[in-house]
Amino acid sequence: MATVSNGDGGGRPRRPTGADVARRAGLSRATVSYVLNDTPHQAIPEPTRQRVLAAAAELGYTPSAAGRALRNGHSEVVLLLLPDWPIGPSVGELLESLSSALAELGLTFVAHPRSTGRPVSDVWKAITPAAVITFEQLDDAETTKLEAAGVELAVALFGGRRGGRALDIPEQRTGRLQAEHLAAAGHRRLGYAWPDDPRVLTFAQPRLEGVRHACADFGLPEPEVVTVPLTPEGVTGAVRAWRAGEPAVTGICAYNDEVALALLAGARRVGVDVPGDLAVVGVDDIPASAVSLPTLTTVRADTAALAGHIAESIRRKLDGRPVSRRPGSDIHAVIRRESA
Amino acid sequence: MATVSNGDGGGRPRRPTGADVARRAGLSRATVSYVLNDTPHQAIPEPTRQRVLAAAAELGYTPSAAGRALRNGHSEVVLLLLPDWPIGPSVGELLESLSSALAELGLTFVAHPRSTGRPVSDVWKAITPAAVITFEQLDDAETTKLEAAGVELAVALFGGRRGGRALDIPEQRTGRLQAEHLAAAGHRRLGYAWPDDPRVLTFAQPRLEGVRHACADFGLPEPEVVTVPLTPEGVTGAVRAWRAGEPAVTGICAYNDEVALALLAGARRVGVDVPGDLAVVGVDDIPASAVSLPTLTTVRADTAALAGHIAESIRRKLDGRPVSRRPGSDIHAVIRRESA
DNA sequence: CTGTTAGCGCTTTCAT
DNA sequence: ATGAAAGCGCTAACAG
Repeated sequence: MATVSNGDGGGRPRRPTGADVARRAGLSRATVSYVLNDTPHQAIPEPTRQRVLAAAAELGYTPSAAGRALRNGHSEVVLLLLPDWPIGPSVGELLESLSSALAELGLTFVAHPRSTGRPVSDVWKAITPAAVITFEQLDDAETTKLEAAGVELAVALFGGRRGGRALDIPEQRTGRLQAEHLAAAGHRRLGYAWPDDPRVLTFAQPRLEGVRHACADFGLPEPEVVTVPLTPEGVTGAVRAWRAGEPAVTGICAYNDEVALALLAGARRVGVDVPGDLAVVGVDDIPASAVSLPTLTTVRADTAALAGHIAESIRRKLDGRPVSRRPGSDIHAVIRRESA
Repeated sequence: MATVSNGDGGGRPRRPTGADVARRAGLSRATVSYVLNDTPHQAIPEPTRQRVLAAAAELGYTPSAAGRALRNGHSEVVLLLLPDWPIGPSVGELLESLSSALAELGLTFVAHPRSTGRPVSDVWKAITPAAVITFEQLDDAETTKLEAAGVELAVALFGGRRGGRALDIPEQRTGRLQAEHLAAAGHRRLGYAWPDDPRVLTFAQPRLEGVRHACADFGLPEPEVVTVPLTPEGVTGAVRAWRAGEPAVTGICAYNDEVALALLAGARRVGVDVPGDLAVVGVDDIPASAVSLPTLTTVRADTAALAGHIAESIRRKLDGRPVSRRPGSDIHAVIRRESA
């Protein structure tokens, strides 16, 4: 009966498999599998359970992801497709929170930056994730291809235009909070600093919408929207445009902190005082906003809460449980600093 | 002979497998595999090759990553472990470049943000990547665990202290270029703006070292190192400290653009003119540096070249080919703007 | 040159 | 309550 030795005798010690655990516990692979997965509708007496658990622990057993993926048709990985616009600290923070939140629920989080060259579909073929997260909605065509590739679930974080496939993070709130803050401070004529990058349209649009609604609610005129190219000339031009208004714009809601900080520099270049002549509110609360001159008033999202909601939604959908659609509305808050 | 139908008859159409291709081409699975993988030392006559390729194309066959991973012991994925400090635009850019460069070589790139909660080892167990990239060197303990888990290769980008396992991106160069630029502009007394975050030590150290060496080469005294907390008080304190020197420091090499931009604000707060009284040079060339007041002179890395080098190194190591250790030295360059 | 075949580690009927 | 065994899709050693 010269069967294969366990690696102790010869080559480098193999990683223990489910079969090893079964052998050690004096049980079958099936039983081991049942125990380790808490398979529903399988009654396992406590002593047996313990035997398996002990054997697994002693051997340092960890299930093979590849084996599982092959069997189940997908891995335990959640894949986030990064947007094609340059990512900054706020996205970085979101990634970190998502990673933690999903880990909590037994899912491994990874992010993939869209690579010029290969099509995205290659990515999920190489990962076969349980779920794919995108910032913006995927084409219907791509979505079906995704499902055909074995991916159970595709979620878009923002821009829940059509169907119901988006998580619908409330971006409008940020715009509304900016405008409310300025209105409460007595500003009667607001400007919106629109980003000079078509790729972020999906975010800019709802934020501006939020500002619009808030203006309406406060009886203020429509916000003066100006596109702000991120160059010295671009920002000074924008500031001049607002100042030239009749009456002049005195409060700016910026698309995000990056734009807002640029405006701060631009204002100074043309001799406009912030917040004296012009108040500025950003979005994101990136680290730089706490050390600028003046420091930047901004709207911050509770990334951890957001990530928790996303992770939970994904878990539930994967388990076929119902999902509560919208995250709580209190995840955004104004950070009051010097600029407004 | 009522064998299983191909899905055409019943449920949703299965993804085609290698067996399907073989059947369609009237060949065996083995031959298909040989053709599709260009297996070395397997002579395949052209007509056969074409038959296989045609069948695969018609069926829209794509290999199952899970099957392959199970068989090979690892996937075709390269996993980057993100550092635990907050990531900004420069890391974002690197990710994008890496993704493209690796895709070019047939590898799928993903990044994992260290999650509080689960240990990192869970990540590569869930992915079984072909290679793992880290920013800083991994413990020897973790490296062996990695290899035990089936990962062929671990590469650290920076801080090639011990052994030889690091790619050794030349961070010293950035510091050297900063200092050279300032020295060439006539500054005789330099300061170094040290980051107030212990987690980035691995980067700050070599950069400062580069500044030191450059100072020595130019016959300048040692740079005046001041830690710069990213708060309004922190930055004003730092600026005051340099100005109080005897003789006063007139040129600052900042750890990165984030610190440099903060210093710009700090200088203005205490009435110090940049670059008149104090010149500042950053590192990274983040977008904000092009719109600050003054705009920031900084050292930029050619991320694409860097990523190309890294990708190539990984490919070679995975293939067992020799690796040229250091990237070209011309990947860093000073971007001259208003601040120095 | 091409085909047969044995697994990689896992889950899950179906029997017992 | 537990076990035997099939099979997910792929590669490579071995025959022919």
